[in-house]
Amino acid sequence: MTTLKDIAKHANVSACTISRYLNSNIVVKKETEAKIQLAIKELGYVPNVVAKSLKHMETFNVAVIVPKINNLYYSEMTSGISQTLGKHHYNLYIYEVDNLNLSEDEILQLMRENMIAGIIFIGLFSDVSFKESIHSVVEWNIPVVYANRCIPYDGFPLLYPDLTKASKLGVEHLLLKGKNKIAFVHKHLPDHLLAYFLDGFSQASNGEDQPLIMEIKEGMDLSADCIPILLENNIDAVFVLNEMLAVNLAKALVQANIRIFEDIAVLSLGNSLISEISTPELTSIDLQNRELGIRSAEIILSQIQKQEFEPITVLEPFIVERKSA
Amino acid sequence: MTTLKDIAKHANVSACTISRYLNSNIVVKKETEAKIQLAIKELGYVPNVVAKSLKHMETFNVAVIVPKINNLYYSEMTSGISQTLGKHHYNLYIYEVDNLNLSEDEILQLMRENMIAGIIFIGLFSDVSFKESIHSVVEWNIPVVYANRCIPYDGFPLLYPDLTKASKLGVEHLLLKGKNKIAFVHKHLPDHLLAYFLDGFSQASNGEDQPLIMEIKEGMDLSADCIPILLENNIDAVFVLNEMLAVNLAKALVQANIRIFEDIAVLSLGNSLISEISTPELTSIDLQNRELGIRSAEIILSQIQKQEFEPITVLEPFIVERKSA
DNA sequence: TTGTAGGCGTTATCAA
DNA sequence: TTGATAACGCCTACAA
Repeated sequence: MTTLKDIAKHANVSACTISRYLNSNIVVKKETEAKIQLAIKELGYVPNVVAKSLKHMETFNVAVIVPKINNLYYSEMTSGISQTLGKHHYNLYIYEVDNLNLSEDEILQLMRENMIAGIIFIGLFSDVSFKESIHSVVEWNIPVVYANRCIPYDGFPLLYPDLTKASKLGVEHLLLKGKNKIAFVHKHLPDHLLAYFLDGFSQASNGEDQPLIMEIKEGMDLSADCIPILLENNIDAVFVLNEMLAVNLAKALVQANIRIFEDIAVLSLGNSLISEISTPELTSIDLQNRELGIRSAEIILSQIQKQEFEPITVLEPFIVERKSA
Repeated sequence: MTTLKDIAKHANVSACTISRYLNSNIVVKKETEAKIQLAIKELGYVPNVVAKSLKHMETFNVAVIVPKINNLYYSEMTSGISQTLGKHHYNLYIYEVDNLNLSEDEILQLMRENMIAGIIFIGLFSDVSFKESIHSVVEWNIPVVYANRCIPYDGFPLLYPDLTKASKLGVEHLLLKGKNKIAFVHKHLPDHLLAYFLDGFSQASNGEDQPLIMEIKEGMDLSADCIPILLENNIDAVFVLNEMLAVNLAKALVQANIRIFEDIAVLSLGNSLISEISTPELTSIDLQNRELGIRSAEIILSQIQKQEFEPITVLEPFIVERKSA
């Protein structure tokens, strides 16, 4: 391995001259420059970022803490983060919580040990992990961003899609299509989040009606346990608050010989490849996952570079009309 | 920030005693131990991995170089890598090539600058990037693994699925279902890879017949340009060598009122969520992406730890029978 | 069982 | 314009 000292000796200049030449715009003599460049080329010098990090007491590493990466929902955000970090020459660490079997505290310790420049927590809306220890991170002055949490502002920047708007958009669309008996179908959605959707519903329907709320619990079968209830209640549109669930429900409806759209419209919250692949193609509310990632990275960078940043970023969802609603 | 020196002073012991206590199993006096532990707790000491890395001239960071992460094909592998690295307390860097706009050389320079412990290249089968500079990595003695390349062995460990076997499995399955006029449909698959599939075909069919080879080129429309050819040739089964293409072709067939399975069976190479979601659910050849990731990580770790490792790992595909074939 | 001193590769400070 | 020196936090001979 070639060090600064090596090329210094080889070029007959001091190490610090070379360091200055490489890292600042302080001018050196033409002659010196030539000698240095020659030495770098001949010995194949590559600077050592680890030594720099130690000297400067900072790294260019940002960590993303994510439940799992093999999920389009998260990988789309992560890709957005990667894109932005890459542009600014930051490196991206990935820590998959579901995979790692590390406690909250252990992960945070890891962050400190490695002098992580900033941490982006990506979570499910309903996820409440990293709620306690997060404050100790703030104490350590490690920049932190919470992506995809609809929790009350708590001292660190948050980014999330506007769920009320998403709901309003969706319900308006369904009403426009002549659907009046709407059911919200969800899975483990806590009440405080459900409230956003109900709010959106009443905004769209002028508070005239109430949707049917249907929670799919562990072990429930869509065909046997869910569809009959939809029929009993004369539901003509389901707004499914989870894309995968929407796909499965659409499948179950088709199997039960219920015409999607004509009999029951299906609207998906979340718009990835799988909505497009599903048959019929699902009309979906796009929550802008990639954009969420991009913005999260921008905010973590602003924090790292001690610049101003928005404490709360709310992304505007939009609707993508396909066949199912 | 609390350093070793700080707690040394606070505990009235030397820094090196503490270092030994923390990092080796050399025993210290009970009394000293107590003093040290107290100091660590009181001052909230966290070791500095960057300093360690500089001292030892090695990191615990492994980099995955991947075309894009927001793709189930790659993210499944990456998740497998993450799982294995996590178990061994290695960190995972992700570099998305499609996103980064970095040349091959620049990425490799980045690896050296950051003292990366090992590099896993994940690629498309057909990808030939990182073919030239890779040799300079080997010169630098950075452990390297190539995942998912079917190229002749070239001095660094390779992992890939057995494509011939995949093809044989698939064709055997189709023959068993009474399908005799088989077409291979692919997209940009180079000849040397196509050869594996043809080999598998002749193994399965005892060389009696030849499949129709159909390449989907940029801008081609499946319904207009592809299906008519299938019909003209009385094709009764398509083996699609790309999962996404399989999904789209299945869709186009349904739209053309061709019964999938009865009229034309569709078999997908690659088995992710999207085969399952597709209607009808696609029978698929699973290439074991997660396992590929796990094994890749194991091999990179073996290399890093100077242990023995397999130069070539070939994974056995298996078939997942669903509705389409 | 514990402490001292030097160095990993880089850079900031100060002096020349 | 350049060079000597010390320091970032940690670890390892070597000495005590």
